[in-house]
Amino acid sequence: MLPKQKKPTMPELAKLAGVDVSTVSRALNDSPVVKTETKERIRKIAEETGYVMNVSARNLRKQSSEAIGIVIPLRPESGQGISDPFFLEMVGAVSSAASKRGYDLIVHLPEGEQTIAEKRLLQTGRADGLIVIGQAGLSERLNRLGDIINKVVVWGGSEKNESYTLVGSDNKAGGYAVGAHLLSLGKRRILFIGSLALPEVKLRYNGLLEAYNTVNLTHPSDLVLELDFGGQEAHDRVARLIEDGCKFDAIFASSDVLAIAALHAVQAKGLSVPGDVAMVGYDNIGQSGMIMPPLTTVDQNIKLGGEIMVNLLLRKLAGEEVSSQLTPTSLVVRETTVARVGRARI
Amino acid sequence: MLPKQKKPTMPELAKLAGVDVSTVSRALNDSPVVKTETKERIRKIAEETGYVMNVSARNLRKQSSEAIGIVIPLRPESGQGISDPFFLEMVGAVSSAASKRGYDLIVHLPEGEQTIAEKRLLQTGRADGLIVIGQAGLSERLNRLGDIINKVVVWGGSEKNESYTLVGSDNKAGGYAVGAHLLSLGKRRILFIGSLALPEVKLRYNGLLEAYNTVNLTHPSDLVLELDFGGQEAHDRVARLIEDGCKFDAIFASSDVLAIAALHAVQAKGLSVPGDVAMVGYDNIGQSGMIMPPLTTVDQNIKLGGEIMVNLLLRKLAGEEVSSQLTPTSLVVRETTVARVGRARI
DNA sequence: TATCAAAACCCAATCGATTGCAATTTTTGT
DNA sequence: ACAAAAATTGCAATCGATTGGGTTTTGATA
Repeated sequence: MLPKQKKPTMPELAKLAGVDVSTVSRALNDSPVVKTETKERIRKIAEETGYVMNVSARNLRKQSSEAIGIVIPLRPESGQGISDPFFLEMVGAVSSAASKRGYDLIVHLPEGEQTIAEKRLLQTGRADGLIVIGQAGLSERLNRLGDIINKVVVWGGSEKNESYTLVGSDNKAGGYAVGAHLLSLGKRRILFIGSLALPEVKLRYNGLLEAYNTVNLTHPSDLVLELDFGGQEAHDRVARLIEDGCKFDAIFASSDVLAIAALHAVQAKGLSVPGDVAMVGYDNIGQSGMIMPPLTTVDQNIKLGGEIMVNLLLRKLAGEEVSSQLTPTSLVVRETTVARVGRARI
Repeated sequence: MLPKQKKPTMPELAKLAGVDVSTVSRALNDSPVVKTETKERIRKIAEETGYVMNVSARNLRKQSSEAIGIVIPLRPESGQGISDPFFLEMVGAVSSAASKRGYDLIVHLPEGEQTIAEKRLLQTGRADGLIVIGQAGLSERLNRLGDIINKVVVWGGSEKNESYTLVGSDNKAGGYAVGAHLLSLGKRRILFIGSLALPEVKLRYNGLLEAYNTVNLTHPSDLVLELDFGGQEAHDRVARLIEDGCKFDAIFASSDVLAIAALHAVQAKGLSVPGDVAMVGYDNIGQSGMIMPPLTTVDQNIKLGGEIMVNLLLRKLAGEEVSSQLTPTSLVVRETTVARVGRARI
């Protein structure tokens, strides 16, 4: 590390290069009106002096921040806690997609019920746009974003006709694939676990119902276990169901975290998996392949999803008109095969 | 959402209030030199017009950004993948601690081997300081941070005498607690799983050794399973160990993710847990309580850790002299009791 | 060599807030 | 009631970069 007294600024580079700061600015921004050799001379000086541009100054002048915010509105009351690996993977995917385009990522994990204070991120000019992960109980609020609607992209499941730009995996196709898979294995009483209040989950459930329909069966309506508090609750309530004599030959959990919790409840009750009860999750988190037995699950292709969201957001910010988009999901059947399913537009 | 034409600026507020912008600025910053009623009048106007300050402008002038960066240098080659819930919990803890003090959090997940390009976050003025999570293979690099060393706080395990400010849970005490617990259960052949190249892990291992010493025993040197590739590898190698006839009556994994992987390998081999093999993890991630049997583990109190790191960082930024700090860990013995262990300074 | 367009560069205003210092008003002391 | 001290507020420079428009150079043409 060289001594490096202080960070040089553009005026200083200008002095060194014997040109005006405007020329330095244009040179560093590769403007075509600067002579090539001048550019190179200036760049070399910038290089040597270790010049780095002050982003606050640029942002102030250009009225933009080259940063996007990511908001993860975890419902504290919901069990979909922060420990669900799904979220970090999503942050990772978005972060990498953003930095690939030279954007920084500002994370915001709202606490409590705050209004969508995330809007501040935009209004203060800290972020140019916002990515919201999951509609978790605020889909109505999202529909009232008002003037910032064209700076926001949401990850989630499509409801009727949301007014905001939505990106999500094809939850219905995913649910259908799971249902078809289980039905083809001869399973008939599939217990669905999840919070139907969440659009993503509701769609997965609908996919399951459709799978039943396709083979002229109907899903037993008593086999839905609505949850609000995540893993621990899933574990306990599945155990209670079994104690109460509820019979099912498969479980379709709306997340791997729930599936793993349910899995252990089932095993604890002396039932075998997948013999007595087949088990399918959703998300394909790292651990789903490491547990015993390995979990069949649905991969949402988060990496791609993050990429698309950033893409769409930047295009929106550029004034382009964009439409919501679905990403493909794939059923990951452990130990056997992988089937790819639907892709479509919403 | 009101029509809200455009965002008002300070000069506009000044005009409305009939004062100079300097007065507005002071009023909004609660300067004591502004008369109270003037302050209130200005604030009311700001409120009504929905004024929000442009941070770029403030940052430019004040030469600060009110934001800190968090860097999570995952070693791609290491299995400690991004899916480890530990990291998100850490991001959450830091994010909440930061926002409590009005700071934003910029996440940076470096890809590949990049130099510590995160320095750019500082040099460009985007972030005032940096929090680095885990030394993952770059502890030497961290020791050469140079001029930015007083803007960085690292989470990890203490080596000999690192030059940077370090915050971490008391890994040695954690390891000791685990060892003491297992030994008190009569276990003697404890298999340690983890990558000793990571200071945190090394310290946990040392704690285990110390526990053995305390009861005048020594840890069988063949019972160390060094890993580089995380869960899947842990699963496979534990299985292989068993096949190869390696005998052990307990496993101490350096993370819950590894423990869960090992757990299933053990169970798959027909061994009972904790009857044949006791199993202890580290981190107390959400799932550790939901698996079967529930995992005894060590809680690092990440929430507190995040809080302390932000605290220390801000104090460093304020020019204060701070020293590294350990946070307490607690052994979480599932189904039984919870024992709190050590706290100290490094 | 004079003329003119194109190329390259410089000037100066601007983005929105902060802050030392000067100017003004209010309060206090006598 | 008047000067001095204290409390408020205004002026203007400043942070570091961008950019429209004007000026100087270059070089080609006649």
